[in-house]
Amino acid sequence: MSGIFALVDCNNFYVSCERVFDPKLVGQPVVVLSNNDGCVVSRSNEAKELGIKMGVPEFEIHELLQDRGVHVCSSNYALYGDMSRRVMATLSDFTPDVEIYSIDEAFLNLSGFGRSDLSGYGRRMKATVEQWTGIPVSIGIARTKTLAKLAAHIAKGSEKAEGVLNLIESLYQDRALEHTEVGEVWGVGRNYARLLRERGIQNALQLRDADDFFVKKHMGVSGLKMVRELRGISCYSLESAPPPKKGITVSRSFKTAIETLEQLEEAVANYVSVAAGKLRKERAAAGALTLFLRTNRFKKTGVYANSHTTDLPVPTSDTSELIRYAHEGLRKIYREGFRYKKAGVMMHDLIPENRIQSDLFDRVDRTRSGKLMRTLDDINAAMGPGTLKYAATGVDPNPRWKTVAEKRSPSYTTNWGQLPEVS
DNA sequence: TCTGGGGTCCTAGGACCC
DNA sequence: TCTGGGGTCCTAGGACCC
Repeated sequence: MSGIFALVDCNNFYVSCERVFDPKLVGQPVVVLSNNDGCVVSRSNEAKELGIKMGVPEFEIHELLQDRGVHVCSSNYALYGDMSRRVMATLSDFTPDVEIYSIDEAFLNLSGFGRSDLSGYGRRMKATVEQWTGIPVSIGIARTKTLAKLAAHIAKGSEKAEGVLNLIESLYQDRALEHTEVGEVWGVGRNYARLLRERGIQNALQLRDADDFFVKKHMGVSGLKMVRELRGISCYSLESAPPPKKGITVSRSFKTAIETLEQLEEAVANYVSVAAGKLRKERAAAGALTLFLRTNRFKKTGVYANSHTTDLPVPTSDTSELIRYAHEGLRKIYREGFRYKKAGVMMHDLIPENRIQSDLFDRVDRTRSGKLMRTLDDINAAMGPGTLKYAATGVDPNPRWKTVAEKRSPSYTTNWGQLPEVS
């Protein structure tokens, strides 16, 4: 008995979240920008029709945005995270077998539902999610994850599908593959798409029927799995419990370059605080820490990029200890006279916190530090992030390194002080 | 002038060992 | 002049994803 997968994909997710709380945006061209209002990361259909591409820098289309009256939002990740939880919770009411694949996508295992009326079931899910959360979704149903992805992609673009496409036992399956450009297939990025087109493989049907030896040679075992999935042979199962993280990174670009060690130290202390909090949420400790910084990656002159990795004597998730190591690393690679545009910190060699083994010469009181971190996390969870923080993270409410979001929507769902007012 | 952030997996090649 | 053959581990880089 082979499985049945559904992929539920939120349409234009960030834009759709903004529209839930500002219905004036419905039917209008809308874009959401990345940190520092840098690049387009989400577009409404109307914005796509204006030719606005994913990932373009805002400054390149500034005039177009103004001339065409495009509504521009800074990104509001607290809002999107909260909306995502609501969508996922709604899906969980339909089946317990949910894999949260990303902030705006989930795979569902529908194997237990027979084959009777999967499309109808999909349409009910779609209607319920929209009714309960306000977020429009597209749903693809198929024998493998890769085919479900492909089906959802077609469902999104087709009027006739009305947002749900079931490819199981579908006479339409070959035509669906034929009408899907090879670059749209899950696992085919820019480089593979170019290579495949050069070899005359233009669409998903041709890729499905490609020679195994050729695929293995140029795209490795993942390529082979992908092709088998297109053939209806499932190679990827549903992962309902997320596997433990292997690394945690926190990094930011600065809107305007910063030059002094002091400012970098402050920025880095903030990134470490966030990363350490994520570590503790994972119930993990880091065995190594990498600090990195760089100048503007789009400039040819005044270039400097470097990183420094510290192997920690004892794995830890203690904020102040990690800040110390990060600052040591920073001082080792900092060079005066450069205009820094980005810095960040990576935690790796993660282990579960209950498997920490302290060494003979460890001078840190780990029981005490663990208690302190729990207290800090509890207070910040109750009173809001940043209520309690380390002096090294700075006191200036608007430091040079802080990300800019000129057009941020209020935190409607997560901040009591910013609930929408009824007038 | 202005260009995001955070992940995973696979592979090739070098170091090292017996 | 001749100069083994595997195996494992690690790392860097490339590909992909959202």
